Amino acid sequence: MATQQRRERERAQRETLIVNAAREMAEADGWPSVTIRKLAERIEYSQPVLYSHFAGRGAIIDAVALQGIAELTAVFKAARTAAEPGDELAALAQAYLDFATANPALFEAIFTLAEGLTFGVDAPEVLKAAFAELYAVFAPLAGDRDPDAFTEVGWAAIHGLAVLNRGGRLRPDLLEQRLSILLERFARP
Amino acid sequence: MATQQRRERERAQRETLIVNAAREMAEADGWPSVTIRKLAERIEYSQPVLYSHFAGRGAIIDAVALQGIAELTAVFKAARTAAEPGDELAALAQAYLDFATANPALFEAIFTLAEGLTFGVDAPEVLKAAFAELYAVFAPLAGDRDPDAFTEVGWAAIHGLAVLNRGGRLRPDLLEQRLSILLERFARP
DNA sequence: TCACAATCCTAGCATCGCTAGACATTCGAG
DNA sequence: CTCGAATGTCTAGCGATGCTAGGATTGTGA
Repeated sequence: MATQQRRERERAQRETLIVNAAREMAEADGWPSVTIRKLAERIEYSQPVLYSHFAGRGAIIDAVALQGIAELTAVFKAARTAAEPGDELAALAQAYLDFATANPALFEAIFTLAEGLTFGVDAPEVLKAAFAELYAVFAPLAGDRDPDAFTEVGWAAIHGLAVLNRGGRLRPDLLEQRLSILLERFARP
Repeated sequence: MATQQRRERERAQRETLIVNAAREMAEADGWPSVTIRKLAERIEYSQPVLYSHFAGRGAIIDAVALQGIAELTAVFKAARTAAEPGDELAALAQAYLDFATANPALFEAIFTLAEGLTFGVDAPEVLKAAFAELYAVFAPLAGDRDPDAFTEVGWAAIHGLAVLNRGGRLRPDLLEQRLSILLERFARP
């Protein structure tokens, strides 16, 4: 019947409703205040409904993280394609750091809270696409080194800056100098 | 009275007992399973005793983190002084990554769980000492760049590798190549 | 119309961090 | 030596958490 399809469509709608609500609540008041009860009240359903969509609170965070990774990938691509030739790395790094400061809760979900995401060979397509964007920027700069390893190191450098900066571990007045040093280290062979 | 001093000594002993127990439990079963109740049972006191030493669970984690930073500093110093001249960076990076994999819970406490630690100008002495160790390795390599900023970038690169590796985000078979690329990027002028 | 299936909610369990107030112990002044 | 006061510790409990069992309600298809 067509009713079946409508049901599935409504279910999918409600699922994104949950994910969006969780993300907004986290961005507003932090992840600890994203509780099942408040989330249920927000979407105007009872708590067990959430468990018919997700295995638990952790799975909801994972879903938010996955959505965030997709957005991050889009941001990467936009930065890379909009950059002047030779400035791709600068654009990528800037986009990465901006994303981290603009969406702290989302960033946290992706890199420290998500625990149900699998990596490696059988990772979801979204993850591979995100790394592919990094690869597109770093691989041309790798020279005779392994492009994958080179990408990972470059990624780690940017990510480290983002993480330490988010934790208040770095001097705010050196922000620009850090970025220029980073670029200078990885931009040329 | 001398009783007073004995009391303080016993209190200090019990405080380190708490911190050590928390750390061991976290390293054994992860931080979520370090609950006030289990911690109290472990040290054979009731729960309110813990609150006479620490403001709450978060403060206990902070104490563990602070102790971990002190250890990390010692590891840095040992690696640096034991290294052949010119190999200080390699020794530091190796020590950093080893520390992260050997003490995952401690590492987590330091860099993602601790929230009561203050940084910047009025940071505890332990934190400054830790950064000073990094500075001792990176500053000589800074050339004409700001040595502080250079140190922060180098630290971020190593830290990023540690964090992403801990989250299973990096290819295990590229571990050595990543390290050599990192060194090559920061070791020479 | 009616039996059945899918959907949803109420109510509750175990556990968490944390705290008030009672109890016990030790101290110091008279 | 005595006895109130101060200190230290514990029992019991509060509010809130993630999660789930079982009943009520709705909608479906014969």
